Amino acid sequence: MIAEEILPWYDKHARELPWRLSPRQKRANPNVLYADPYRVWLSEIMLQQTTVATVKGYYEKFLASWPTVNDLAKEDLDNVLSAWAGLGYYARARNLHKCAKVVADELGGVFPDTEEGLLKLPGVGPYTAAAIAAIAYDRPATVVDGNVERVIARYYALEDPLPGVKPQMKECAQQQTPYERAGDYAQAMMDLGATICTPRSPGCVICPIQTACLARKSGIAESLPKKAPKKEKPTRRTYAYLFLSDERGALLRRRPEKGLLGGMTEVPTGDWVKQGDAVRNPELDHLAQWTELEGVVKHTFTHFHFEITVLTSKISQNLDGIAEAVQGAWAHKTEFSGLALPTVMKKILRHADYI
DNA sequence: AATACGTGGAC
DNA sequence: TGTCCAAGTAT
Repeated sequence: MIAEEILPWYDKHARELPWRLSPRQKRANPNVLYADPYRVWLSEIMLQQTTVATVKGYYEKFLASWPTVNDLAKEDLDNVLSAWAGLGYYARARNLHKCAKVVADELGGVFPDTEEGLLKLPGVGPYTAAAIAAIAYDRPATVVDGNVERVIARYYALEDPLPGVKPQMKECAQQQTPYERAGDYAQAMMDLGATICTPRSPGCVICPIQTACLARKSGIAESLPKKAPKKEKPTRRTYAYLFLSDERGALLRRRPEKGLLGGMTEVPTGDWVKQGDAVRNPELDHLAQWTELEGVVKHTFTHFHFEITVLTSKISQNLDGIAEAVQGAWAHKTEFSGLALPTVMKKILRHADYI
């Protein structure tokens, strides 16, 4: 069994993380057995497809701004999106806020303490439900994230490729899940995957579960888990129209509620063409006199490359009429920190030397 | 089942 | 520079 080897290792080597009650802390505070479910939930949502290093700062900021789920539930969505700006996968922030409202308004501010109950919450899928159940409530839930998949694939030498092999991985992981210390075990597995059983150059020689690891025995650890080949990313192109006023700043607007960068703030752009050169937008063109900046802003999203040619125009008249025409609002650069500006939009503003 | 959905760091 | 990858979820 993995647990017998990995729990003693975790007791010695657990990383100190802002959202984690370390084994040492647990011993020091025997009355506080498990972590605050709100903090576990907040950290787990942030950690979805996002590195620990990136999450730390955001987590501290959120916890300072909204110490409880009730505080978060009362906040305006736009302020949550602003605090989330730069972290990516913005549906997480929209679901985070929606979930906080559900917990505050319908569940008395208390998170469900079962996988089944947690799974019903917006933004909480199989991984996160299991993680909260295990870490916050010490329930013997089987936590399977990318780390656990890698550890299990190697431990059992599962050579079939992802994602097809996932059910088999889940089954193997389930076999290993202990009834005692399930929260520590889950975190130990993830720590092991993050620090020793890494994608490249795994540290098999110092691994606490090396003895029974079949992939290590066969010398194929680094090649597992196998993955289906990736598809090539297409390149989309557009023009960004940066209206600038000496008095009132830049003209920005809110993106549609759903989809890419949903609800976030943007510089107005033309269509994002899926093939060929960017196309000018006649309706935006005729609102001002445009200067095309040198170079192109490049940004890569999950499933496409993006190239933006930036146009700027100095506006001194009819500021409100233009704002109305683009369904936007003027914002001083001093106010940008309070806006929900995603990284790609900051790149555009930076390219125009405006931030 | 397959695709949409961000970003920054490592190599 | 390009590719891979990170504590996945929703549809």
